[in-house]
Amino acid sequence: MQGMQKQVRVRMAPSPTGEYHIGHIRTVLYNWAFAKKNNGTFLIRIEDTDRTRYVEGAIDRILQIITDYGFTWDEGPGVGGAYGPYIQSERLDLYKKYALELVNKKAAYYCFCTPERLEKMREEQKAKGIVAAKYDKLCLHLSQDDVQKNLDTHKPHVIRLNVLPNKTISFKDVVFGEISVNSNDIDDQVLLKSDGFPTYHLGVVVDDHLMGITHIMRGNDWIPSTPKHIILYDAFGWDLPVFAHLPNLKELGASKKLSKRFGPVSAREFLDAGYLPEALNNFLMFLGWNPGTEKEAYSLDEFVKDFDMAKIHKTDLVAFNREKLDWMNGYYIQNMPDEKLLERLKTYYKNDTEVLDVLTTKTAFLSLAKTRMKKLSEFKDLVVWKKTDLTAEEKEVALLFKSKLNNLSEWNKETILTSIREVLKEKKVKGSLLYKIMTGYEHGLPLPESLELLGKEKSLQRI
RNA sequence: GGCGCGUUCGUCUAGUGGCCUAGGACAUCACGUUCUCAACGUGAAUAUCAGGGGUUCGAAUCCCCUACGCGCUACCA
Repeated sequence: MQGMQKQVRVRMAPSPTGEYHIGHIRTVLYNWAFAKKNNGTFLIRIEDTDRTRYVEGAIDRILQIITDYGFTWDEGPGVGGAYGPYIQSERLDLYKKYALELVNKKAAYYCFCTPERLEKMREEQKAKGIVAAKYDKLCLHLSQDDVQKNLDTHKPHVIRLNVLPNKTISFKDVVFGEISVNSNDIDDQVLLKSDGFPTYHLGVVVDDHLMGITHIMRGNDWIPSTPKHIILYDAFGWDLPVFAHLPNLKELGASKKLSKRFGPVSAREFLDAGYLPEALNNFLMFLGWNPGTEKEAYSLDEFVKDFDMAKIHKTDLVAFNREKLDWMNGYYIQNMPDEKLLERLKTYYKNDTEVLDVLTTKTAFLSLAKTRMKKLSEFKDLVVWKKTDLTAEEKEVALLFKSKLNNLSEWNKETILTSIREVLKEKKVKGSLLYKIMTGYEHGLPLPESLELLGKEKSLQRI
C-alpha cells in the first residue's frame, strides 16, 4: 500500500464553556494549516458534554470568532458533512453503544458507586498517605446478577474503563517522542456519566475514529490523558491517529497562564482591543513553531506552505510577548493599503460618530496616522483632538502662532511649516508645545499636514 | 506526594557531534532624519547554552544525577 496516503483529516473540538481563548486560535491555526497543506479536511466538532458548565450562546460565539480570525472549516456546524452530527450532545446514542461494546469486551464495567462513597474512598486513601486517589474497582467485582438487578431498578450508574494492572502504555508523539506510562498510574476513568453523556475521553476517541481523524494536534496538557485514549483505541481495535502535543502559552515573565492583569486573554478581546487578525495569526504562528529561517512575516497562505509538524517546539510553555505582538500589529497596519485600512477602521469605529466623521471627510489623515498606531484603538486619539488648559506663557505662544497663521496668504503645509518654525525660533519653545495648543496632546500627527487638511478657518478656531 | 513533560540572550527562538569565539526578531541604548511623536536607516550591548558528572579527538547537541518550572492526578474539558 505504499504511496497510498490516507486522506488527512484534522479537527478542532471546542467546548462551549466560556470565552474562546487566544491559545485556542493558535491550535486552530496549526490544525487548519496542516489540513490545507495536505489537501485534507479541517472540521469542527463541538464537545458539549459537560452540562454543568454549558454556557448559553457560547457555540455561536466560538464559531464566529474562529470565522473572524479568518478560518473556515470543511465540515462541522453550519456546513454539515458526511460524518455528522458534529455536536456531541446530538450523538449520545453512539457513545452509549460503544461504551456497551466495551462492557461486553470486559474493557469497561458498570459502576454504581455514589458520589458519597467515592468521596469516602478518597479520604480513606488519603489517610493512608495516597495523594492521588484511584477508584478501587469495587464494582468490577459485582456479579452479573447484581449488575442486572441494579440496572433493572434504574440505580444511577456510570461506565468505567477497566485499566489492567502492570502494563506499559506507550505512544509516539510527533513532538515529544516516545512517552510511556505504567497502567498502575492510570485511574479507571469514567467513560459514560450517569446523565448519559460521555466524558471527554470516550467522546474524543469515538468521534475521532468515526470522523476519520488522522492527526490530533492539541495542547500538551493532554499528554497525561493520552494513555487512557490509547487503551480505548486498543480495546476497540482501532488504528491510532498521529498525536502532536503543542506547548501551552504563558504570560511573559511569569510561568503562569495568560491573565487579564496583563491584557486581553480571550480571542474576542484581542480584536476588540484593535489588533488585526492577520497580525495576531502571524504572532501566534511563532508560538510553538518556527520555520528555521529568518523569515518572520507570514501570511496564512505562506504559513500553509511552510508549516511542518516536525518543527513544532518541544517545550512545555512559550511566553506570550505582548510587546512583540504590538510591534507586529503596528507592522501590519503600516504595510496595509490605505483603502483596506480605512475599511478596517470604519468597522472598528462603527459606533463612534466622531471618528467616523474623520474617516469619511478627512481620509488623508489615514496615511499620516499609519506609522503612529500599533492598534486600531489608538487612531481616535490621533485624529480627535481635545481641549486643554494653557498657562499664561503658553497662551502668548498660542496667540503668536495664531497671528502668524492668520497672516498667511496661502494655506498649505509649506507655509504653515514656516510659521511653525518662526514661532519655535522666536519664542524658543519646543515643538511639542504647539501640539499641546492645537491637539491637547503632547504629540500627534504632523501639524502642517493636519492643519492644511483642517483648513485655515477651523485651525484658527482651535487656538 | 505520584506520574509525565520541559530548561539556549530580558522575551520568542535558530541550532539534531565539528560551519557556534552561539545567528535572527522584539524590547533596550546611541547616532542620523525632524514641527512633536512615530516610522525609517545605521550601530551597540546583552547567553560560559539551568547546575554537576560522564561518552567522544571534539557536545548547546548523546547518557546519568540534581535543581527549578509546568501539566495531570474529577461523573471538567
